Formats: sequence, structure tokens, C-alpha cells
Amino acid sequence: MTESPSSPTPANRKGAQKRARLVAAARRTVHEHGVEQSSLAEIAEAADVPLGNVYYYFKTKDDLLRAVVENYDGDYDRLRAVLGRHEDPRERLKALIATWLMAKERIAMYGCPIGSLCSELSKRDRDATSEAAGIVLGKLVTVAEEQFAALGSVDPHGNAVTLVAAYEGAALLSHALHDPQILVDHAARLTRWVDSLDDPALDPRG
Amino acid sequence: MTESPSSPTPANRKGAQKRARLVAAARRTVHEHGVEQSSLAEIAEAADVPLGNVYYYFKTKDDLLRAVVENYDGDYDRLRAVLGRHEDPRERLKALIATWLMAKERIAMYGCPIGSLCSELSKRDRDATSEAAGIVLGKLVTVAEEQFAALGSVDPHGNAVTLVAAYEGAALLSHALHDPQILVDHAARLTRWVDSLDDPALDPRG
Amino acid sequence: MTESPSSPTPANRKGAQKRARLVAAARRTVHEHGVEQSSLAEIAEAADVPLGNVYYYFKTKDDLLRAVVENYDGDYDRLRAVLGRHEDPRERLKALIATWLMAKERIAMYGCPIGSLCSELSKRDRDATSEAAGIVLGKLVTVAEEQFAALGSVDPHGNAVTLVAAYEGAALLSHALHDPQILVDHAARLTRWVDSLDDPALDPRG
Amino acid sequence: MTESPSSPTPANRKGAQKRARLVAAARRTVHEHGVEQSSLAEIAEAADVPLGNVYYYFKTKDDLLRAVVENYDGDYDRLRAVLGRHEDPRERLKALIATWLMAKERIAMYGCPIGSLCSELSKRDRDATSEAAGIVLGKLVTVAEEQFAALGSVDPHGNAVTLVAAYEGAALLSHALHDPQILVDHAARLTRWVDSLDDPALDPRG
DNA sequence: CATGAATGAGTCTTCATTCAT
DNA sequence: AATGAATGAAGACTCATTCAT
Repeated sequence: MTESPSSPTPANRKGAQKRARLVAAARRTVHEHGVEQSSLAEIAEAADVPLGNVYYYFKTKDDLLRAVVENYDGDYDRLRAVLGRHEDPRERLKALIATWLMAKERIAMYGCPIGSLCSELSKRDRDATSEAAGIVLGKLVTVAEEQFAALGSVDPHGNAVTLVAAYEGAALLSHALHDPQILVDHAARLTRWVDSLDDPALDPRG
Repeated sequence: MTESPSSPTPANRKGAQKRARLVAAARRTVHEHGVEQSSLAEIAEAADVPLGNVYYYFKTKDDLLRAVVENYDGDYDRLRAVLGRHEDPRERLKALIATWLMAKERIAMYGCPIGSLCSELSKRDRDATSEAAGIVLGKLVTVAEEQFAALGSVDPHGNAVTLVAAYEGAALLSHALHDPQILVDHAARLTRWVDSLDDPALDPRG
Repeated sequence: MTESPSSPTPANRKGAQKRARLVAAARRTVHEHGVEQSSLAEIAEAADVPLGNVYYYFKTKDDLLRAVVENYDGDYDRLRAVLGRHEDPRERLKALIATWLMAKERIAMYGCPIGSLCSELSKRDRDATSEAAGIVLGKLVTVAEEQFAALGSVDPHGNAVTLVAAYEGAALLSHALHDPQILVDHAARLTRWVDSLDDPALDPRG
Repeated sequence: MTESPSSPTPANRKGAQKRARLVAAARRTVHEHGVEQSSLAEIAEAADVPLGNVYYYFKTKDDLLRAVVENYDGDYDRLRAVLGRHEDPRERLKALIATWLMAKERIAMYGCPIGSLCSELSKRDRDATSEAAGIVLGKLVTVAEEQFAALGSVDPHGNAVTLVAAYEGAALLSHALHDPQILVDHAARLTRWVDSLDDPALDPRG
């Protein structure tokens, strides 16, 4: 074996599919049951892959978890594409908030996938893995920051952190209290905030 | 074994101490290493209690976790006492925010103890246990809500949820990005917000 | 759990017995089948201990192996006692050689237990463990060295190394060729050599 | 698959090369890491042969190990050629001893390749394989025996066994104690012994 | 009440070997 | 002949829980 097929070429179509299936199954299972509660056996079965075969694609469980994080990372490409449809940065921010709303049921049921992944991975030893999730969350901040900067915000980073923190907090509460409405209300509030941003006097960071 | 000594009388002082030591050790260990990473053996050792003896005080690991949650619940009594020192509800809210700041190092290192406990317990099977943590978080909302109500807020619950969510989100980001400053900044922002509340026109929920 | 019972006190007689049984079973199994071929399950069964219980006494397989090495180390106390029965160092050396002869059948069948353990452990990663066996072999050299020194040898260490090497080599050949006679012949040769030592002119190292 | 190409003809030059590469890689890996620690995947990668392809050349791992033993066996042809350069059998024996000295660093690091292979293979089930290594060691004895016979020794076989055992023992000790000097000293001692052989009175075998 | 010891199901991981193409 | 992929049987190790004393 030369190397684990981290980036499968079109040559091994079927292999790439299986790998993708494993990552998808892991992503779903980990979101629903948590990192420690998701055994490789369970993930393998969900992906319809024999347990022993998992190790052909991922050397360790941490390796698979890293692939899951990378998979979330890949979501940002799609997110940017969605945001790109809007000219106005304010609209882009509102579109970002809207994406959270779309997943409100799953979030209320299982929490924010990235937020809880960060939480759980940070409690694991392997450093590389636990850092990865934080980086992904950092990218979310960056995406928001770009919009705030385009809006001419005085403190784009601060605004972005505020926005993401508000979302993560709402997701956590919504999950803890089993109340999707919290997410809805928060999304509305954040949308209103974004709408008010052209008036610097109303910036809550002001 | 007749019954678990949930409320130890003065008769078994030593027993109560042991129980308290176990809960304290579990609280600390679980915060630092996570629920699944904290074995009963580890907790027992940290509490200096023989492993076999743990089961006299707690029938199962879930039982111990529930006691930890109750222990956090007990913190509210102390919190109310602290807040009670101030007449002005606005000062009380600011005192609440200040308590978060005091723990900023541990929070940046291990996350909000209650928030991450909620997250982790929700992924466990046993329903009773997983609910418990959410209730504690709900109480934090209630404490804040009381102050907002005293302030004459139009939507005290909404304000309270906003406040707690902002804190939990900031804690999560601060933890994920290893940056205590995020908590500091957020505390300042929230304090400013509370200060602005006497003018209903500035309520961001307005 | 405070600590693995590395040195069981008389208090836990039964536990100490079990531990000893495990070490004895491991010693036998490892000698006969080799380190890698001896699974903990096999050893546990040979010791009549449930597999899961093994880990109460030894945290890892390496830990158990280390105990086996220490067990061989303990043999030297008995060996010294045996040698102590003789006044003349020459007689002691001959007694040492005689002990090898007594085990000739097992040696021809499975090799020298210490020699092959050294060989096998050196191929394992964990340093502490692989060093241990070498130390035991070193002690055998030391025991011999003391006798050569008492004999007034010019190079007691060199003589001791020669003696032990001759034994280990004979054991290896005897094992590889399935011929206990090699050990017998070598023992005779070494005995003759020891007998000739009073005459320095005949020292082959001379 | 028709038959394993045990003796590859010029027709499949490339195949023969691959096979040779596999044996060489296995020989090196097995010497350094041991039989059980050397996985086929590791050997295949060291030989730059795809794992799946190994089984075209060797039906099983034991098969490959047998080829490694045969490869050591082939070394004797070269050894005889080297010894053949000397007329005097005494010189030949000294040349044999010199070959051991040349490898002293690797021997001190990993043990005698043949000796440890014998040790390890004898612990494996498959009889055919475990015998093979012993045979190779036996050939070494034979080579030495021929020289002793040519010298007119009274007990050429005994002398040969003594010589090889001395070497194997020295290799084992040198390896166990991480001391190449042991090999150097022993080589010197054995050389002196060989030099003294014309005088039967000095034969330590008496 | 206390506790050293036991238990057994479950988890990750490795690897020789086989198979489909 | 060649090879990427598959497979399944172990093996080491963990841990909540129970038991005997």
C-alpha cells in the first residue's frame, strides 16, 4: 500500500464513492449521537461498508473524524456560492442567517453540528484533530467578517464574532431546551440587526 | 443496601463528605475531560474514594452525572445571593456578566461547564439525565429574565435568552479558538447593552 | 483504583496468588510460543483467569512481560543460594553450568528462555520492556563474573561473557538443530575449561 | 494462477527482479523488526511492489519467509568463494570469523540475522518453515567443520559447533547489551584459538 | 458500610489473505 | 500478470457494573 487515498482520483470511482459514503455516514452519526457514542462499527454499517474495510480508507478513527471536519470545511465553498448570488453584503449576511434557519429542526434536535463537534473534539487527546474543528468555525467567522468589511463596518471581526457567537449560543439553547423557536427568534433579531447596520448609531458594539 | 443517601443527615457526616467529594471531583473532571472521557475510576481516584465505594453513593454513572447537574443547580442559590447585593436590576445583570468574566481562563480552556455538559448529556441515551442539564441552563435564563422583568423590559424572556445565548456562544468560540479575549469583548458589549436598556428605543429587540 | 498491585502485600493473599499464576502462565507460554504468539487470552486461560481480569493486575501486555522478566530476575536469588552451597568458586561455576544441563530438554525444545526473550523483546517498540531482558542477561554475566574474580582471574568480566555466550550459543544451536546433546557436550567442555582455570597458562583468553 | 515462479527463467526478467526485491526487503525488514512485526504490507512497500502483487510470487507469508531463508542459504556460495581464496584451513576459519566482525554494527543493533530468524521461526506453527532456518545454521556448522577436518582436528564437528555457538552467543550478548565490543573481543579470542589449533595440547576441548 | 477484586460486553485496530477486474 | 479493494478473524485494551467479604 503506497498511501491512503486521501484524494481519490477519477480512476477509482467506486472507491471514492465508498469513502464519501463513509464520511457522510460519520458526519450524520456523529452529529446525532456524538463523537464518542459513534462507534466505527455503527458508522460502517450506516455506510454499508464492512468494518474491516473502513481502515483501508481511514487509518484511524481520528482520521475519519478529520475527514468529517474537512467535509464541513467543504461546505463553505457551497456557502460562498450561495452568498455570491447577492450583490449587497447586507443581503449576504441575511442569506447566511437564513441558512441556519433552514436547518433549525436538526439543530434543535442535535445542536449545531460544527459547534458540538468543536466541543467534543476538544476533549479528545490528538491535537491535530481537535484543532481542525476550531479552524472550521474560524472560517465561518471569516466569511461573515468579509461581509461586514464590505459594509464598511468599523470592527468587522468583532461583528463577525458577535454574529457567529449569537448563532452558536442560540443553537445551544435551542438544543438544550428543545425549542426551535429560539433559533427562529434569534434569526429574526440578527436579521434586524444587520438591517440596522447602515446606521452606525445603532451598532450595538458602538 | 437500603437506599441511596440522596440527602445525608448529620448522622452520616463522613458519608456526606465522601459524596460531596465525588460530586466535586466529577464536576471538575467532566468539565476538563468531558463526560465520556471521564471514567468512574478516574473520578473516584480524584475524589480519593475507592472505586467500589462509588456505587454506594451513586447507583450508576448517570446517577453521578445527575448529581453533578444538581450541583450546578445549587450554584444558583449562591448566584442569587451575589445578585441580591445590588438594588438595581441593571447592576444585577452586570454582576451576572461579571461572574462569567471571572472564569474566563477555564472557559477558554474547557468551554462553559454547563453548556458543554448540556451538549454532551444530550448525546447520551438515558433521558432523565440528558434533560437535567437543559433545566439548569433554563434556570440561568430565568435568573436573567427576572432582572429584565424588573427593568420593565417588553420581552424579558427574549432578552434573557439573548443574553445567555450570547454568553454561551462567546464561550464556545472562545474555547474553539483558544481566545479568552473573545469573552472579555463580549462581556463588555453585553454590559454596554444592559446599560442602554433604560432607553427602550435602543432595545435591539425593539 | 489507587495503583496496580505491583507488590501485593500479605493482605490480599488470593490476589497475589492470581498475579503469580498469571506471571507463571505468561512465562511458560512466552517461552514455548514466543512473545508475539502468546495472546493475553491464551495466557489468561492458561492461568485460569478471565481475560478482563488480567488488566486488573497488569495495565498492558508489556506490563505483564516486564513482570515475567522480573520473575526471571528473581531466579537469581535462588541461583545464588544454590551456588552458595559451594565454597570453591570453581565448584560454583560448575554448579551454574549444571543448572543449564538440568533444563536441557526444554532448552532444546524452546531455546534459552532468557536469550530468546531478549531477542524477541528487542524487536518490540517499548524501550523500557526491551531493556529489561538485557539487564537480566547482564546479571547472569555478573554472577559468573563474581566467581571468576574469586578465582583470581585476570579478566573476570571477559571470562564471564565467554561463559554465558558459550551457553547461549549452545542453547540456540541445540534448539535450532533439535539436539539436546549439543548442550550436554558444551556443558562438559565448559566444565573442563573451568577445571583448567587454576593453571593460568591454560586460560584460553591468555 | 498456474504456478509460483520459484525459478524464474530469463523470459520473465522483470518478474524475477520483483521477486528478488521482495526477498531482499523481507530479509532486511525481518532482521530489523522481527518476523511477527514485519507485515506483508510493510515489506511490499519497502520492495516497491503493490501488496496484491506479492501473492503472485509467494502464496503465503510463510512462503516468503522460506524464500528469505533460502536467500541466506545462498550466501554460503559466496562464503565458500571467499574462503576459497585461502589455502590454509586455519586462514579460512579466520576469514570466516572476520566476516562476522564486518557486520558487527548491525549484529549489535539487531542480532545475528540467522540466529534470530531461527529463534523466531521456531515459534511459528508451520513446520516446514521453522525447520528451514535450522538447516541454514547447520550449513554454517558444516562449512566450519570442513575446515576443522582439513586441519586434522580430532572432533571437527564438535569444534565447528563450538565455533558457531561462540559466535551466536556473542552476537546475542552483544545485541542484548548493546555492545559491539563483545563481538570484537570474541572474534579475537576465537582467532587466537584457531591459531593455537596446531598444538593439540591447547585444544580447549582437551 | 467499605472495598478489593471480578466480569464481560464493547471498541479500536491490525493483518494475512482473497477477489474482481 | 497486476492491482486496488475487500474481508473477517483475531488481538489489545477499557470500563461500567457487580460481588464477596
